[in-house]
Amino acid sequence: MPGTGRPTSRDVAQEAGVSQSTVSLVLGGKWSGRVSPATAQTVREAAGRLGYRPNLAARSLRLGTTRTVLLIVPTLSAPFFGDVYQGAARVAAEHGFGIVAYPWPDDAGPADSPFAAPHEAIDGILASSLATDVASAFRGTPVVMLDSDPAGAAPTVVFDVASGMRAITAHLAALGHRRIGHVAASIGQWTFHDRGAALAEAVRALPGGSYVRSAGDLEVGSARDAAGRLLDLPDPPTALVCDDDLISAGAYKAARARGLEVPGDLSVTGIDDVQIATALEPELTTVRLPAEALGAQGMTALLEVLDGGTPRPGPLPGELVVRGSTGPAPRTAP
Amino acid sequence: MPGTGRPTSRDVAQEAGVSQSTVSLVLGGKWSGRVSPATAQTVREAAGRLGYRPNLAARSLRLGTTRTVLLIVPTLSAPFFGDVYQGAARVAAEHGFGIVAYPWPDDAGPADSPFAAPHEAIDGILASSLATDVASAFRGTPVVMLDSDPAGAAPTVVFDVASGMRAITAHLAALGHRRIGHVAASIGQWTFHDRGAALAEAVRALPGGSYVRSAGDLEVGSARDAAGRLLDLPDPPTALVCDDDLISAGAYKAARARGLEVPGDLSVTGIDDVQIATALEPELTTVRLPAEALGAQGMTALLEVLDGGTPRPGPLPGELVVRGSTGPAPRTAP
DNA sequence: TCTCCGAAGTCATACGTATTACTTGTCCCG
DNA sequence: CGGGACAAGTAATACGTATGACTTCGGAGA
Repeated sequence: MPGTGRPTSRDVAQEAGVSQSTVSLVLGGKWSGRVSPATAQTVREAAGRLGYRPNLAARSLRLGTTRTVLLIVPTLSAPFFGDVYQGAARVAAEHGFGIVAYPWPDDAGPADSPFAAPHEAIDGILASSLATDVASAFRGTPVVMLDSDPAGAAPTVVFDVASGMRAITAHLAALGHRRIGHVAASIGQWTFHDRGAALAEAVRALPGGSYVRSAGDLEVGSARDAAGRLLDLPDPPTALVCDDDLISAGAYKAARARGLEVPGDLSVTGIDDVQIATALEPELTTVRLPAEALGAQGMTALLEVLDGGTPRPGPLPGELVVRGSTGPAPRTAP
Repeated sequence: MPGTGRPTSRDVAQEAGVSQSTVSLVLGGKWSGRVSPATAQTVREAAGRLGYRPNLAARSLRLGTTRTVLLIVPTLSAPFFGDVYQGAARVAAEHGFGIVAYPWPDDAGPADSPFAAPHEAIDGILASSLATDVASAFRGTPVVMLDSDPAGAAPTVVFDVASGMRAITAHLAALGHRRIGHVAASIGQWTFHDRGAALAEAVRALPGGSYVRSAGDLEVGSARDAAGRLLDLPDPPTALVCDDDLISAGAYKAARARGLEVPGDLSVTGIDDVQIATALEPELTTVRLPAEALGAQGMTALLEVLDGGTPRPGPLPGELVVRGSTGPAPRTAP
């Protein structure tokens, strides 16, 4: 049903007593030399009076561009991605771009029917943590990956998790910990795989350091069980490094269920530094991943791609935040 | 820059040896009577060969519709809204609609420039928890409000928080609690105001019931201080009802800082039942708000509005989830 | 044999915008 | 006083799609 009664640029033109082209010239901003200030003022007033807003579909059709970027996230249910969005949106706004978020769970892709999904009216994609499918499903659309395997074809912004893991290891080592357990996320994402590899390497580089590992889902109950398996070992670790703040919550539970105090009997660390880190008791020692910067860097890179460039963004360092969940290693094994 | 090389329906037509109209007729689905099965097959094959995807801008311009709905949420950093999204998306998909999420923080609106924000290419809006501004900023676009003041002009889907508060009160009363503290969110949103009013009424209806209240921001530290003010009263409450699960985390901290055990010395409840509720120790007794249903009902209502109707959705009841944070009231005041 | 009808397509057009090519009028300078 | 440069604005057009109006053609009924 075309013509919903919304005013068009032609209506504005009529109201202002000029031609449609003039309205477009005025409201377009550029072309300042081609229309007199007086006329421009008249047009702007007419537009305001009518409450004119340009039809985006028409503009997109004409320009072949939407100035909109799609941010694909695995879920909207994780606080982390709010910051990613903020960072991307900030940079985007500086360049007249907008961002819409699209949660893409692991299953169905949009490439099923010959008809497009509504989120295809975009110029580019920022894809967080979905390794390969995105690029192929949106073939032809520029993509920048966030915190994903940098070996892929698309430009990728990654966290320097390795340095974060080294920082955690150094912190724990300074407290006297040598036997360190890793509670991993069993998701097959690059970023988690990388965390595990970096931690194992850092711990083994430690004099007398030993590394044990157990994996669970990214969910409190499963994380509790995974942590419990480490604590039930004959020679249990004195510190648990968790792949994610939420996993740490599970580690706390496993510890308390066995009568262990955190951090007196067991030190625990997380990664991310989201809200839950300060909601826990004791508050969590963790590595703060700069999610806002991830979004911002990603958007910057995407703008570069849209300009025809091939950016090679550097890794973003994490920052160790020491709170109450880490303490000196106990003298005797519990 | 029009013509990015993407195939158009005209290209498909040429490839298939038919006219552009025929391509449109075939791919449109309806009009089955107007084209022979053989031709339709040819067209579909050509489209597949070329990887044709319709230009959404052109379609929107032609149809005056985008089949896309904007979901406005206060933040992407709160897990609650992920479920809202899922519910809305499920119903939307059944009707060929798509949904994009747009986090709208409290400040800047999109109505600044005469030029539209990219998220205006939509047919309707689901707005969560932003009372008035949305409707005015998007004047002319159908809006359905979620969990907001039902006194507004737009159709509104609300939670029945009153019944949830009554359930909490009954639960606490059965455990012997009479003096009940309310740790409120100081945000001026309808839903929180309503929670407070409902709780106060329920508690005062209790024989011997007394209600005290303190407010803080929706943030752990502030919530801890607010809860602390109640615990430091001469005659402190034996149970704290929190406006939100996150606030409960603050209440835990305030209690432990004063040497109080949860639930031995103090019972605590939340509202929402998000992830943090089970991450806390003890796990939180709370009222589960059906966020998925909120999104689904909202989308259903919005579809009705788009059809010219004026839906009057009923309130969605919450469900009391009893976990470990509530217990019998202590005999003597701590 | 002539007419009429349905099937199978094609033609033409409009949606609202941005921009290029053109027109008109004014002023300045030789 | 003539002409050209420039300012200020207008006319025309294309972007890609969906669809109502039209065309063509083979066959069936009179």
